Amino acid sequence: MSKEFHLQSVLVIDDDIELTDMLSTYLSGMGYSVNVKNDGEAGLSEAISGHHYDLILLDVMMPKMDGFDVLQKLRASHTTPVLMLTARGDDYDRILGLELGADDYLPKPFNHRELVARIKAIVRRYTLSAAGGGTEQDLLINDIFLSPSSQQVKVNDIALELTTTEFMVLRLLMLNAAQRVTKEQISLKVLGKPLQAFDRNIDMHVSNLRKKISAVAPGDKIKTLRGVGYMLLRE
Amino acid sequence: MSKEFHLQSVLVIDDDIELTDMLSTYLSGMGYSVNVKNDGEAGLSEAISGHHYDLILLDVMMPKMDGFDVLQKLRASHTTPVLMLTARGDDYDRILGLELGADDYLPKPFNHRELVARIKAIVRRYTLSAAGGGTEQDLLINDIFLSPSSQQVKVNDIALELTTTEFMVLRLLMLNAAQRVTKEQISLKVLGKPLQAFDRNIDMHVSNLRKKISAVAPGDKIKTLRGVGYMLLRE
DNA sequence: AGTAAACTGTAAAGCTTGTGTAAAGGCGAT
DNA sequence: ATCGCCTTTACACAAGCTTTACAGTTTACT
Repeated sequence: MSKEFHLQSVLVIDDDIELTDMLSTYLSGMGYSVNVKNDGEAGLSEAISGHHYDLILLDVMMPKMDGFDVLQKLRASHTTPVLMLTARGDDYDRILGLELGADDYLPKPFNHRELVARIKAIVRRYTLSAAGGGTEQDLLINDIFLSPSSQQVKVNDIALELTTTEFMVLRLLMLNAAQRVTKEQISLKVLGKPLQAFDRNIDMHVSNLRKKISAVAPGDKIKTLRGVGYMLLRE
Repeated sequence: MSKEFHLQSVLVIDDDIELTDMLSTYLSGMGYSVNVKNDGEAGLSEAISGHHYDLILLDVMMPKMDGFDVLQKLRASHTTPVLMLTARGDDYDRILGLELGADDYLPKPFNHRELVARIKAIVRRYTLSAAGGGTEQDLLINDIFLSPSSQQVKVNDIALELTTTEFMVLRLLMLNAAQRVTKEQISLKVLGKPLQAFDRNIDMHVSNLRKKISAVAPGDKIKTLRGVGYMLLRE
């Protein structure tokens, strides 16, 4: 892979005709060559036997063969980057759990800006990881120990019971310890959707996080940056 | 400089004259330059061939070409943020189904507060992704250390508690150290609105800044340029 | 000079908006 | 149906932006 990786050819596999039409128009407009298949079976065979694709957009719910099956079969022989399109964040646990080899997922409904952001992220990742990204590291910051591999968090050696979302919020804050993290960023990276006008979601998750943390350790370790977001304090 | 982005130019596409008049008046009053087109066709061509717009307010139901068509055609070449205005109910399901391309939706009738909230949300989202977020450099001028990534300011190694607005004012002054910065500039870049007659806003923020800085370091580091603005001294 | 007008500094009141949190709602998984 | 958890709603509160007021200062003009 060269220094600059340019996306040229995209395969879209989704049974929603209206959606694939729009995607096709839009991505073509951006200069990509786009091919569309409207069910899993056709998609898979196109991906495998058709010409080379730089990226595959793959719907989860489809007739004949669902997205997970397609991905699994595809991965037997191909490493093509795959961006999964899921109906809402529900499937996220499954995606996380299965670790089938999707590069990212995008909950529907989504808008073009998100789509482009995800595509770019995948491309960036590919350019960076010739040698492949390592497994996610354990983090220890300010008495908080977080282990992605076991999905576990300990504060002063006391285990916390966190939900998946809380875990991801905390991890994001820890990865950016002592740096501001906007609500927008949290929403995008954790919930997979942009922050909306009267959206209190992130506030809630942070509130719950604080409650659980302060139950076992004194002092607020998460600082509020009013009008901006949050920040994990480093002492 | 010019990392900041502020909404300046808005295109409103809606066939309801009463509404567009109201919007026009209201948004102009907020300091935006507003252009109005009363049908889809005119709107699209203005959006494409007219000058650059920072945001488009787009009605769904319109003569000649409906909002969805406009959006789809627009998206072939432009990524301008779009806020769709929909008539309650009917369109809503449709929107949720094929949500691609719009940044947000606002059901009619709506009130000013909500409109502004949504516009702000879009702008914030847009500025973040455009500015890349965390790539702003740390600054060190005249004993003042300012770090955008942690939104923190230290003077002689003593941390200051600044509000976001104060932080931005200081940052602007530091970016233009030893150069004059007019109140107009500060108001526009920091508050996102033009300076008005008898507006003492900026004076207040500067005053508060001075108070906080001089509490930990002697001497006034901000010089007043009477009738013009302020300037950060460089020694 | 002397006076008026304009501008600035700052305290304090006023008001808007963001935030914390409890509680209800929703929705898929079990 | 029940559970878990994400999401939305509601409301009180606090932060901090904005306005007001007034005193002090500089500039303009006669």
